[in-house]
Amino acid sequence: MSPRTTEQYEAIRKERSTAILDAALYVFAEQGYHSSSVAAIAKRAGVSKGLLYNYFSSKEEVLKRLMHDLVDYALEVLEIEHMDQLTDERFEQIIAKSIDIPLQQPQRWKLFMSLSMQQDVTELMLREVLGRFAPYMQALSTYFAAKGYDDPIAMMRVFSALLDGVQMHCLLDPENFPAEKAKEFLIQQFVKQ
Amino acid sequence: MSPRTTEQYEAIRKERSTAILDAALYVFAEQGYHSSSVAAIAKRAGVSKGLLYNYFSSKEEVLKRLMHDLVDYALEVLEIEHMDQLTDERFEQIIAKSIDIPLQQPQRWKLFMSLSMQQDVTELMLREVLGRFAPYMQALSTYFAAKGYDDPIAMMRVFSALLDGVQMHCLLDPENFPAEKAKEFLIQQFVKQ
Amino acid sequence: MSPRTTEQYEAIRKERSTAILDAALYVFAEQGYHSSSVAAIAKRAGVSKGLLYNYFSSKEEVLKRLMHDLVDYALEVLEIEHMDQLTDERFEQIIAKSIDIPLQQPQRWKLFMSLSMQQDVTELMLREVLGRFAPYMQALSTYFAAKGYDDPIAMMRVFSALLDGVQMHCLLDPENFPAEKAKEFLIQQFVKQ
Amino acid sequence: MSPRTTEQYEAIRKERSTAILDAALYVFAEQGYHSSSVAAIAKRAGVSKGLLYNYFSSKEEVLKRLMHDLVDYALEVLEIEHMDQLTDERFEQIIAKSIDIPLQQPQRWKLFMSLSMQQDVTELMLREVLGRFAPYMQALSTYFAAKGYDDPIAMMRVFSALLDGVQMHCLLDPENFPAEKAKEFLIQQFVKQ
DNA sequence: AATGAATGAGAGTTCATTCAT
DNA sequence: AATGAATGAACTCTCATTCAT
Repeated sequence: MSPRTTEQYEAIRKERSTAILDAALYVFAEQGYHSSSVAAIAKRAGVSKGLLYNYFSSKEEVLKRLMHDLVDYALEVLEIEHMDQLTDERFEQIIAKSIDIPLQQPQRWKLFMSLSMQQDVTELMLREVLGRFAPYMQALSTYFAAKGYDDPIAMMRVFSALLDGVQMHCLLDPENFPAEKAKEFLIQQFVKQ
Repeated sequence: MSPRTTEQYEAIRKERSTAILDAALYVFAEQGYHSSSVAAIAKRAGVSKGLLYNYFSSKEEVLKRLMHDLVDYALEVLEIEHMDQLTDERFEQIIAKSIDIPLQQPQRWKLFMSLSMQQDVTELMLREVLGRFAPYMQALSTYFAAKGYDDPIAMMRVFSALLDGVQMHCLLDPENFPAEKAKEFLIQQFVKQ
Repeated sequence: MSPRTTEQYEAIRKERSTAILDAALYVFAEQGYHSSSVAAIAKRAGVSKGLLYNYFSSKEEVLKRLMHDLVDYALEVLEIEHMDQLTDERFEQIIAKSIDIPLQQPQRWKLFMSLSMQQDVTELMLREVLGRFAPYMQALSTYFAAKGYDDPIAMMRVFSALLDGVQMHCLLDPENFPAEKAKEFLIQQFVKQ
Repeated sequence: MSPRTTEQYEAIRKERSTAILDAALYVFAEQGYHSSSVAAIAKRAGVSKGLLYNYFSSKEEVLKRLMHDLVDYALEVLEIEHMDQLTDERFEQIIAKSIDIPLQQPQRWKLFMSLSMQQDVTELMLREVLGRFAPYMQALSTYFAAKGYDDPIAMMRVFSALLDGVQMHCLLDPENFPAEKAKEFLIQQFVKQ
């Protein structure tokens, strides 16, 4: 019935969709979400404005997809499903990865951080993101409890804050920030204590 | 009606200017810089749009003034001029203040942080802000050198990152974040080591 | 697969064409001509947008065909060719049918009425429609002349207006409007006078 | 305080507001609501698109104001407040006015009628309009009851339908439609019966 | 005959900024 | 010093139509 096969159509959609998301990531990261125009995204993706709306129902939807994919990736890399009982070794890995991953895709993470701080955007995604990271937080708390901290939840929050600070500075100045030193410090303080 | 004296005029200017800046801070913090309209700022300040342009040449200028004043305040509170030789006691104070000050003016600092992460805004203010904080960074490096760290500059950067992380989390969730615990941790690790 | 015969092709064309017109009628009646999208019509007809343009050269053409078919139907039901000399009985029938037919296909007639009142659409179809109804108007005039009215053409126009009013109200509120009462009234006034 | 007095500002607003409504009426009546662009309205009103939004929050709001004002006018002219007990004389006046008023402002009424038939627009305004005409309908029912009709409400509805039909035809072809004849007919049938 | 990806013109709307008063 | 009416460019989004397949 179809002049193009379903596979062909799917391939086209996949390709264009990716092109648009890549372009959006670049533009959002460069100018911030609100300052970015759909026209700029479409232009960079090499498609018409109209086509973008064939793939995403709104500018906001593009953002949501971007964030969703990013969280997917982060959770996957952190191997969140194997976190029941964190060994010291696994915990070290988590610290290392938490710092290295953002550096491998700096744009994505810069966007993520910048959006996390923007009042209006925050509420759009925070609930979802936090929800999906909950098991991770839980695992950290359990780990700190096992380590004998008297308030493991507070410790987990402090640790998260410190890690976020390191990630942020890594992203803001990847060339000069002493990422390795920061890793060492965190491992020293929290694993080898 | 008698003509106003120069002093009266200046008093009016000061008052209006402050009203506009306060309003702008509120609106920016609430909706983000780009989503805030000049009309909304003027309305909240109780002045006309036209008058706003009498005091500030553009929306961007309002933002710049806001940031500038904020940095002024921060540097003043940190007593940056008395930082030649940091004692342990002074360093402890700095940590404590760095965490408490943002909490006292959460709007201002939230805005500041959110803007710091926005590529386009960043470049407007980063150079200025960093320049003015340079002596502070310098003092920290000196302190860490005196403490015997082998790479005091790297240490200073790690410390700044950690502190920023704590500040960020304090602002995002002031009610639940264990700010005291975080203070203790930093003091323990960096002062009492 | 054997090649299809000409008959089969024609059957397909007829079927698809009808499906599209039915869908268009539904969508136009639901949302109005201008607010209806070709995509919505195609979707409801179960065909692709592209195919629709294979059958109709434009959205406007779909509308024209719809109207044309409707007028065909109305004239057929009114048996316009047997109107040379209207008897009272035939006239009564005409009144009854004029009210009953719209009620049997309310969507079609609602669309028709709504479009009749829209300046831009009007000019597209009015000329054609009026032309085809001219014999009907003529027959009514003759009937009124035979009845002894001193200005039978004016009477015909008044009568048409009244009948249109009744049709309109029937369509706008089919559940509550006293259609039978209206029929009776018209027959009483114009036939039994 | 103000460089222009409040009166001056109000005069300006009144004038522009009227200009926009007049332009909108013309354009809506000419092309229908949905086919009319805000740009066209603004252009005809001799103002910028932006200014239109300074006076009306949306295109729909312009329409609503137009309709609201029209209903106000109609009710005022029909002197709806003096309808408790309709005399034959008053009833005759109502018929005459119902036909004459639309003819004095044909654009407004054409727009009104055309919109009444448009599914999507209908629901926006019908409730309000019908509500405000309810006392009028009530008064007619009472009148027909007093005249001895056995189903005065049905009679009222038939009468309304007939009157609407006459109004519609008057508006569609004001030059040729025998408005006087129609008036006479209605008066003859309903008043002098 | 049939698909749906792709386009581009134009829709409604917003808003920083200007300016006559 | 102060107003708010006015602008115009840019915004997000829609949709009739085309076309490679």
